[in-house]
Amino acid sequence: MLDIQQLRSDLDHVTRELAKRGFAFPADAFNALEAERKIVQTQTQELQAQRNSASKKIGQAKSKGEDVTAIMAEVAHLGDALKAAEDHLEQIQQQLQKILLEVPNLPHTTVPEGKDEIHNVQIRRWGESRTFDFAIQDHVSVGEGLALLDFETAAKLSGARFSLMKGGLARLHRALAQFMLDTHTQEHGYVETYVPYLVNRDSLRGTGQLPKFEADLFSVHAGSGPTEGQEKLPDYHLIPTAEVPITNMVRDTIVPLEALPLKFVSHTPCFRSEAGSYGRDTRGLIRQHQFDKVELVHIVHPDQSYEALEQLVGHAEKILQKLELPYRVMALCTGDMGFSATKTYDIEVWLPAQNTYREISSCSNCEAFQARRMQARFRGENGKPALLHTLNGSGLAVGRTLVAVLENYQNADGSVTIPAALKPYMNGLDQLGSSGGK
RNA sequence: GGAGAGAUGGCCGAGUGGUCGAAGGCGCUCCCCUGCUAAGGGAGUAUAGGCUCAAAAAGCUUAUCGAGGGUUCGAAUCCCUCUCUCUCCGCCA
Repeated sequence: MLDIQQLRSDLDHVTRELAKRGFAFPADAFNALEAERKIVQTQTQELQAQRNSASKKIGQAKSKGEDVTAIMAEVAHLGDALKAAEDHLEQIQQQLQKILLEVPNLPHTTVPEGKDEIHNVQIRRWGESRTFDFAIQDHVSVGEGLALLDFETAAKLSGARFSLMKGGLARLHRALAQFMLDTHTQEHGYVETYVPYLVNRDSLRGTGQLPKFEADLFSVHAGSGPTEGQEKLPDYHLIPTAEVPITNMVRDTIVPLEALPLKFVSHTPCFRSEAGSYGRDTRGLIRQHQFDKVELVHIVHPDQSYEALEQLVGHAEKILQKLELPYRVMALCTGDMGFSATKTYDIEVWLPAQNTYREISSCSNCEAFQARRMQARFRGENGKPALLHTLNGSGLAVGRTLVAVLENYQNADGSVTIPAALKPYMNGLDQLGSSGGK
């Protein structure tokens, strides 16, 4: 959520900045509502002040045993007018709030301007893509060839966009997550967290998924759910990313200055309905309703958030370096960034079968956008509470990392070499072969 | 699932219709006193808004005692709904 003060004082600038990311701010509607709000709020508060002082007088008079019917009469007519004014004000505030909650964050000045991903800018590249002297297979063929990846059965169990892994592949998937968690906790100073996978609406509003992106979420009703014909909001939503529960840990809290920065890591499944992505990446593990991710979150002092963003990206990159997987880091352009971000780096891993780089991590600074929604604050140097800055990034998407390993480490005979960094997590196993790596 | 108790400021805790944004204590800040890391005295110490103002300062004002609604001229206090916490019973990985 943007700062309403900034919208009031600097609307042209804000509108221009939002246009860069393809968002048309309803400036006229906003201005009209603001003008009305000002009048109605002043009027409401005036009536409240009258009522308060009259009531006070009644109290004083009564305690002295005086007759109060005169003052009572004076205040009698206030009731209806006050009620009407309060309702009107409430209605205006709600409309303003509705607008505000659906406005995306402003892009940082260093973000390249552009409409879509073709305008993203490569920041750096790491590693050399391996040359293959045989016809390479994509990860689906590799996994199915080893009889360790089974989309057909997954479809029977659940439907499209679900997967089933077995044997050494399931183990490798687990190994990746463990390896990432260990690296981030032991080398990068993150606190490991285990979090709820079902969250309430307040949390989703806090990080920006609600109210705008409900269609992307899976919702859950407790027990038998709403009865016939009855509208009832879902009790919970499945988390689309661990960013939601982790970041919301500081919702409605004031973090002591000396506790900053907070750095959390969590390995969770993520659930996305992928509404609006029909036909995209239908083959394989790339786009699933359920996938695992190791998520990194920083909660920091506002002065330090851009420094933290660079660190965060570096921590995610470190995983790919250790796995010896080639990647590049992209600065997303204004039009390609997510709702809550001021600045985002995507890390894209090399997928030889697609002959391209694919997103495997997305690291964003949200500045105070989420903190404002969450009322997540710290007590500043002057003793006053101020909004924190929040950042999040994947470190990494486990399923997609598995894809990268399968494709980059495949061999001519259909086996897959285990990256050296993962061997300790694979009981010393060298490769996934026809034995299935049991 | 059943029965009961509770939710007040940074913390503890009083307050059951009227100068209550809230006693008292602790903590913290400043000042005074005190010949030494003690004791004492005094003052201050919530948050988010709105309006006036070029702005700052300042002033005026509103809201907030778990959340939302209601009763009332007036609600921390009374009524209703919800959430959460605790205790006991049941069930359970």
